[in-house]
Amino acid sequence: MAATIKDVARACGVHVSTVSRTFSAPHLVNPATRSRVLAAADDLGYRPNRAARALTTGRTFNMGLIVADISNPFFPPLIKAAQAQARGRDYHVFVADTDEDPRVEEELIRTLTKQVDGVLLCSPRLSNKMIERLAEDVPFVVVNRRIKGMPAVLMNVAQGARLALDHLAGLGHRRIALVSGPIGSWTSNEMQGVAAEAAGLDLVFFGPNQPTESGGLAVAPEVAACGATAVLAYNDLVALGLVEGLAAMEIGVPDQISVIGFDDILPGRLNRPKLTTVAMPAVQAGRMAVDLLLQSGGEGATVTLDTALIVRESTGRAQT
Amino acid sequence: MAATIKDVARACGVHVSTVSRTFSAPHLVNPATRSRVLAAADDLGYRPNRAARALTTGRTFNMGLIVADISNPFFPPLIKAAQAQARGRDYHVFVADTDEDPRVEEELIRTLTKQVDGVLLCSPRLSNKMIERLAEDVPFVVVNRRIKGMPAVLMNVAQGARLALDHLAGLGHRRIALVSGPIGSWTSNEMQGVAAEAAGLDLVFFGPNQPTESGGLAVAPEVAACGATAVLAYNDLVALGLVEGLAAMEIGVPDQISVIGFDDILPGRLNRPKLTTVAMPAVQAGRMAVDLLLQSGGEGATVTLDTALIVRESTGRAQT
DNA sequence: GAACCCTCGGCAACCGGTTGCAAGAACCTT
DNA sequence: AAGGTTCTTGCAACCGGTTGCCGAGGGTTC
Repeated sequence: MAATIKDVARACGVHVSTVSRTFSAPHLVNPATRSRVLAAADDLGYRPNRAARALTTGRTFNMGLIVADISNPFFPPLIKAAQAQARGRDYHVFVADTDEDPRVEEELIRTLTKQVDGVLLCSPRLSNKMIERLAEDVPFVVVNRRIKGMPAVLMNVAQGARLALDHLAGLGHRRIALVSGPIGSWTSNEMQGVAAEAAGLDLVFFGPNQPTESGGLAVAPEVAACGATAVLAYNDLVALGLVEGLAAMEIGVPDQISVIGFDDILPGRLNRPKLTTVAMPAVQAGRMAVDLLLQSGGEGATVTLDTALIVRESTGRAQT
Repeated sequence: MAATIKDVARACGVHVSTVSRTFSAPHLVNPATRSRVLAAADDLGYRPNRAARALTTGRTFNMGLIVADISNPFFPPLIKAAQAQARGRDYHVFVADTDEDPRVEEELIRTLTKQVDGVLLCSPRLSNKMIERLAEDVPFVVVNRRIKGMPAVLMNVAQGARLALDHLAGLGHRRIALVSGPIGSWTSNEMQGVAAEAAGLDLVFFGPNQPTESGGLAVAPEVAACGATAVLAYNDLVALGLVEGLAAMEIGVPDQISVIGFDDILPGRLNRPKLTTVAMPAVQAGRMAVDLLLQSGGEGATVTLDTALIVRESTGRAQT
């Protein structure tokens, strides 16, 4: 039904190769011929079939974007930004959700491999070894994880965690709960790394946890019981869950316990109390990941984006 | 680099067509041969190239999913569900965001046409005429809009709006503000349609508005000034914006004004006051849209999903 | 006016599969 | 034992483009 290169060729009496060149190597065809071809193509509504083109060129102009959980509010802005940036470069994006399951992640990458020029892996749950293995078949850019020799977009979680801890220390908090995320999460490790060096603070670790509101809800009792006056949560969802869980136990935030999240997602901004959080540059990360994928000659360039502490209403002076 | 059908054929001494059939028509090949082929394929890590296959079969096993704004919290659950359902059917999903711009939407559909078997259009902003025209080139399933003869997944907005108005009426509200969404939004029209028939109520319309928090924030003053004691908002984001805008004017929700949203998104659930809302079955819609696209022989089956009023904390008795 | 160089467009092979056709083998029938 | 089935497999064309190679034609140069 749709017009092919042959139809165009026939319509203006030239060989298909001339039509092909009109689009992929315009300088090789006579301006007069070219405009005839263009006119015919336009007339027939011809659009080159990208899949067919990919067959010979090896470039699909597609990319994959794999995230652990699309409905985690952290990802949509990143997805949106990546997708927009890709479109600007004439690329289309397959978006897939792994449900936080490494096996799904692997299978997804495998089936995607042939039809994309590269894959953006956001907060992957696969092991480094597996990722390195898969990288032999398709270029990756990893977001939120450091893997040696692999292009990555990192957010400076350590810096953010430090800012958060400093902020809490400045408010007089000494005993602070650290509510981590899922096993294998790079972000979680970074946070713990910073925490381990934090001098003069008394840190209590809780984890692993689901990186969701219910994860926060679930640990709230333990956190309340441990005697901490402040919590640094894996992300805003967990933080919101904590706030809710604490509220259910009649523990006020920030009056009795201060809570800091990570990400700066919309629900945190709208919440009462508005959540103090370490803002992650998700939009920038999405754009950057696309750029890295497309420009990288395969080199493992790593970009680290700054984070920022946004003090809102969920943190206050330590209760004495 | 990656193994092709030829490599497999060579590896086990059969013709490529036999390998091809082993995968696409297993009953046509001798069980003994088949297992040899499968062994060799497995050994070489062979995976059929879907793009190449699509060239002859005409089926790409890809679909497009076009939404107005990925970062609107209404969409991620829908996207996630659609994507999961598609994966279960061995389909991959291109997700694209139009930034609420009809021209982007059109261009996106055009470039996607050749590489997908169908497109899911969520809350499209294009005109009916244009959608019908584009439908000649690629099958559509439209979500949240009724277009004659085209498969659609609708959510029963009218029913939801009625429930919401009844609820408000039951609480003694008489003068109610209706804060609509963008021009051309089917949902908005449905709401207004219901409102128009609402007997005994005094309705004030505001619109069009951005379907976002800032849209709600922006109309808050007008709404406050119009004397309504309750608001029915286009969606939860607008409702949240309204609540915030009203709060800035020291107007309490629900004490002075009741607010109802649409969608039932996460931020609404986490908000204080927790938002009363008409829940939209986004997850179900995502799944259903995929099913409709894949099973439809092109017929315009239409599915209407029920909505439900979820009464939480943002509505209360009318102030007298 | 012959030798030379460019530009332009056709030819055909190829990318990785799929599929209609036909031929050979094995198995039945009668 | 001849003729007919049913299976299984190979052959080759085709899907929609891309691209290296070659030759025709026009323009230059000496």
